[in-house]
Amino acid sequence: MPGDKLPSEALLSKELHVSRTVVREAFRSLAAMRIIELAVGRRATVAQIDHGAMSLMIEHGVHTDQINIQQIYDVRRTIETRIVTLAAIRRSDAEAAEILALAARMQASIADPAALLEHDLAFHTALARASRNPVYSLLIGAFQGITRQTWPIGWKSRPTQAARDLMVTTHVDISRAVAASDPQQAMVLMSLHFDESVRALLTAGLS
Amino acid sequence: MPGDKLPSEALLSKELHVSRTVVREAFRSLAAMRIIELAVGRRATVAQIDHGAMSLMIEHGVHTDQINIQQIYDVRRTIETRIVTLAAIRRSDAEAAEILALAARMQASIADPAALLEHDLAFHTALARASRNPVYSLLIGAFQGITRQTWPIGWKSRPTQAARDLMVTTHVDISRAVAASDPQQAMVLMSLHFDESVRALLTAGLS
DNA sequence: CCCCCAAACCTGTCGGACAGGTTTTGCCTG
DNA sequence: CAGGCAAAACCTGTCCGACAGGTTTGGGGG
Repeated sequence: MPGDKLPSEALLSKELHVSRTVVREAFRSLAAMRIIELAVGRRATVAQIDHGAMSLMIEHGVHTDQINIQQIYDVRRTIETRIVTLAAIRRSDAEAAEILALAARMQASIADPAALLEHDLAFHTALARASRNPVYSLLIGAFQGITRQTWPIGWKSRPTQAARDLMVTTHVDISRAVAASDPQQAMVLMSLHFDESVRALLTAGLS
Repeated sequence: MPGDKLPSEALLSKELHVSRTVVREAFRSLAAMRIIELAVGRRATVAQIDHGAMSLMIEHGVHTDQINIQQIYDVRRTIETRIVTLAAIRRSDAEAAEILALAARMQASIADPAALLEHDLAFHTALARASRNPVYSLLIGAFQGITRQTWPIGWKSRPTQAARDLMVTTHVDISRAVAASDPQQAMVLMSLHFDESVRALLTAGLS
């Protein structure tokens, strides 16, 4: 279970009849995938699932032209429409409040792209959490790294105030639908949001 | 780009003023995430995206009770309904033939669970490939490891010949809808397949 | 011009060493 | 007996040197 300790490097190397070097490299490999956690002086422990490694893998795919942004958005659209449906059904009252608050913060920081981006990411992360399926949280997290890099492109391709308002208002509407426990409405709004986002990215000329 | 060579360990350790040990462990970490590829005598190379690492992460999540099978199936259902829609639209004739053939093989090996499982996995992998979105292939691959472990449970909970026939027939029907370029029909059938699969797993008492 | 072989290069593994950091132990005090 | 404290034991991170194979390269001979 997460938190459980693994045998020390010295012990493992003796039991398996290999050098500590080999054990260390094996531990490193597991740590890279966030299956275990390493710390100085302390024994290795079983780790909680984390999107860090997955995020790097996705970024690698994009940076080496094996994946393009359109494809990422198609996947995000697919899972986020499901996430918002589940969130509208399963969200606790605290989660509803958090999601409403994050949408409000987006609206408040519409003039500050950097802050807006972070609130946007936090909004979608909160929705994923409210879906009560950790796999969705994991996947949303995995796409966060690359989203952070490409989001400004989409924002710049919404040059008019109206387009920018629409983007933020849609998030507010989604949050209200989730708070109102209206999965159908929430899903439709999320679809619209992604339709619009993909259009914006296409306008920006992203392959 | 994939295939490009990285500097040798010795060179990097000299340039970065660290020991070769440190460079090696860094390389190991990247290799664990399949970002680079290591081989004896050869220099490290940039790797192609691969689901191996992601598969291990998912399995870790399941084995440590951080993710359950229902949640995996909800995600698979969500992305596979999208995959089959895209596949029906984008599949090449060769891909259509392959998908039809794999469904036929499933039907032929209905009495051999081990073979049936492998053909089932190959079927869904082929569909993902036909969707022309490598991220879907990546995710389907990531779930393959855990599916291989839980598939027999679902199969055993379909004790009647009729239930087993239905499962295989649905795959055949899906392959025909994809071959006929009927995304709507393919999507509905895939939904039915997952409805039925989740029901089977619930019957088996999977949390 | 092509082929083959030796040299140079490179990775995988080993052993030993030591600087810090953490956990355990055992003693001492109240 | 309980609690706290300091030393000892333990552990990881990093370094160095060495060597067994595997791979690449370059030169010489045909």
